Amino acid sequence: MPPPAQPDPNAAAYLGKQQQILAGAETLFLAHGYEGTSMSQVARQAGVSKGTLYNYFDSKAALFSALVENLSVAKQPFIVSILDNDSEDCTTTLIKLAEKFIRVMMTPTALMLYRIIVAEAAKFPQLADIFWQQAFGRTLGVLVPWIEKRTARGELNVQDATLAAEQFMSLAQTHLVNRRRFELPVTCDEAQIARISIAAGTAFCKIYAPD
Amino acid sequence: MPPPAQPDPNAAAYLGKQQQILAGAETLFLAHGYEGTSMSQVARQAGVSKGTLYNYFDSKAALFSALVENLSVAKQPFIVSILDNDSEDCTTTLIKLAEKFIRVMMTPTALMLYRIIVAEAAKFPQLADIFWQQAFGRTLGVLVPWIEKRTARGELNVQDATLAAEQFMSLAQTHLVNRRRFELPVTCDEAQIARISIAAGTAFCKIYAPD
Amino acid sequence: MPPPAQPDPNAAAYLGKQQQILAGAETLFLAHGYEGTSMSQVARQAGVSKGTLYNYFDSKAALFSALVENLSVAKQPFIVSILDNDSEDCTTTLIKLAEKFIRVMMTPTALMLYRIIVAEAAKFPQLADIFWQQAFGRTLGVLVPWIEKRTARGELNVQDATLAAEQFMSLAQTHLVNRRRFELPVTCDEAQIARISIAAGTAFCKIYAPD
Amino acid sequence: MPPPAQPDPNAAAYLGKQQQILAGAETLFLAHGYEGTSMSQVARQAGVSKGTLYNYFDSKAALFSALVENLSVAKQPFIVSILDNDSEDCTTTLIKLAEKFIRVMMTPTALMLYRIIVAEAAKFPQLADIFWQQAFGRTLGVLVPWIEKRTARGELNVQDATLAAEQFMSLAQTHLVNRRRFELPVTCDEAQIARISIAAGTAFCKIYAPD
DNA sequence: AATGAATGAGGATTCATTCAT
DNA sequence: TATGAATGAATCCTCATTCAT
Repeated sequence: MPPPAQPDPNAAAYLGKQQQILAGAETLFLAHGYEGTSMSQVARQAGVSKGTLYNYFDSKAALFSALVENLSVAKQPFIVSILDNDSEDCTTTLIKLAEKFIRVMMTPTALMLYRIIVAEAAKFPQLADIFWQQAFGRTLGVLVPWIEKRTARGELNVQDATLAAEQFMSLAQTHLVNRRRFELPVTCDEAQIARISIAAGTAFCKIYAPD
Repeated sequence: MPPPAQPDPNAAAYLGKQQQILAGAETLFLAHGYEGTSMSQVARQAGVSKGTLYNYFDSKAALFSALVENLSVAKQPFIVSILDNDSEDCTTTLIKLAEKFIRVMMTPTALMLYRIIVAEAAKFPQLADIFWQQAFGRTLGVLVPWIEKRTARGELNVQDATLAAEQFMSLAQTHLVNRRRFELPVTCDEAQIARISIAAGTAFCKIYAPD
Repeated sequence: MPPPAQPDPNAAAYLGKQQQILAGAETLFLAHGYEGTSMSQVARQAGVSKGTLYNYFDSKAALFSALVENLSVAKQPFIVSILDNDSEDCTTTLIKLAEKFIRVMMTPTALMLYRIIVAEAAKFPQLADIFWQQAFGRTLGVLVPWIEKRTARGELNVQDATLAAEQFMSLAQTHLVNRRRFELPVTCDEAQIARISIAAGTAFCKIYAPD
Repeated sequence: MPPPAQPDPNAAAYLGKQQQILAGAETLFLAHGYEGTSMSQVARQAGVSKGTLYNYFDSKAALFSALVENLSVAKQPFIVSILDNDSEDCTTTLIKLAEKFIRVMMTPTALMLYRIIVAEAAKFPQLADIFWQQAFGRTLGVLVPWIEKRTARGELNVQDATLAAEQFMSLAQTHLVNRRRFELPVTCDEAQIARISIAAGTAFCKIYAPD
């Protein structure tokens, strides 16, 4: 008697359907949150049966976790390149970085992920971890070395680069990002983004200006 | 003709039971969120029948709204007094303010309210408004005039006091508050609070130092 | 020790409040039916407390019964007079009677009573009896003797006056009344009423014309 | 790409269960009316779970509507054949028709449908329509042409065949049908049915006898 | 006599999950 | 492997009735 079917008779098809389900789940979870989305809806949106859903994901919680990992890892755009220009002055670079950071955080996907994950943080602790790593940790990962480099070059005077980097990200969330998370009405045009970005970049450079 | 019956022959008892229900609701909503809490659980926790619940609150949403208003308005401690000391230098005052602000935001109640309201912002827009007003708006309301006064006295150099005040609150949320909202592990002792407070207070004063 | 309070310390007030309750109940039961009306609504509409309701009526069923008796007995307009004119020819009198009968049956009150009582006939058998007596029995009570009189005068040739009277009422319900009970759309102007009335009156006289 | 899954891999089983549910619903709705029947009771009576009920019917109203359509369309026996005998004289044919009509209308199903639909006419206008069509419209549909044919043959003298047909049906409901709808006690044996039928048939022929 | 807060069983409906086909 | 019908507990909410005040 042959052994039971190999784990993935045709891995491509298997992963394809998995992606198909995740795509359906994304639409719905981002639109209606975790509790507001039913597995039936996901099945319909993904064009598969409810039974198939459970062949690919053990439970609603597992599907949601997989989705969040997927979104966090795959969809977060890269910020790195902005910090690569070594000849640009600190203020200019940080203003550009703040602007990029704000734009990413104001993305509907990022806002909804933030809301859902904060809401379900107690229920899905590892998700909070993943999201944090991808959303903030990645930026920190490039910003901290950059700060250290500029400090070494005498352009900044930073003792605790990690704390400084976190302060910068806090400043960048001022007004726009913080309020949008609550769906509070806020005028959010180019001028506003520029205003907050400039305020964050110049503020940071003043805080950590060399004597 | 006699006047119609008083609306509440024994208002004390009525309000008492209302508080009793709100107390039960607080426990559960803060622990399990809006969707995660059922009216049956609230009834049991509050020691009343389900019918009584609906005599006092028209619906689950109404009960939740009342609870959030209650918590937002009643429980948020006052911060005002810190800013009253006119002879203290800016940095010292702002460090004290940051410390107080952090402590309030780290309160279990404040953290859970933040999570739940961010999660349900789309469903209860007016609650997001109320919470924001009470949690941040109130602080802004005293901080902005204080900044203007210190600017007038030449101790600060602030053009846009509101933006500056929002930046200060952003700085105060650095690391501790931001991470705790995701239930991320973070060492949160007196030393840490002091460190973040000092960083926020001194940063602000450097940003807005008179020339 | 004195005996307990007399049954009606001030009968006028007692009956007044009873009428007040019945008035409120009428509005609601006619508008929403038996199951669709709650005692709370009745209390509110009548301007009394729920407790008072139960002081005057033992139960919802008892209140409904009292209301139907009240409406059936009190509100059904009198038809008698039309049949008093002995010098008028049969056809003319019956056309007038049919017209009056149709108008009464098309009354919102009569239509709703019909619907509700037919609906609840199994639950409230005595109500069906009362309503029938008042709505149809009363008309029968004057129509049968009239038919007998006209037969005696040789103007009609009726063997079974009761059957004949019931046939006349059936004819009068043709089209308009029968359809309105189902809320079916039907043009119901003066011309239509006249048309059905004339058809019923002339038909009857043809059926029972003396040889 | 394979065609999508068939809508009902085993339609027989699907329709079978639907019928099973409708059968249970019929028992209960006819016995207790719309408001008096709960979905739990229907589920128990039909031997399925409450969830299954909602897999087959979107709501209680939808189930009720489906049931009424089902009963109206499927169960109403055909009357047509009686009118096919062209050599029979009018009176005899109409007496037979009246008898058949009375028997159908006195069916427990027809009586209960009448009661429930009259009761819920405002809530389910389209049901009233369907029931009326099936119960009365169908008879009208064959009776009107028959009357016109007999008029053409000189056996009747009818101007408005539709009005005449409706009058005939009204006459046939005299006494027995009208009273049974109110569950009023009425002796309803063969003799009674014959008596009313004969009265209706002969009456009609007298009304519309050719000069 | 009048109030209206309290009750708790019962209403319709949803949903994550299972399993026979 | 894929299906989708079946489940039944849990959801929010309503209501006739009672009873302490």
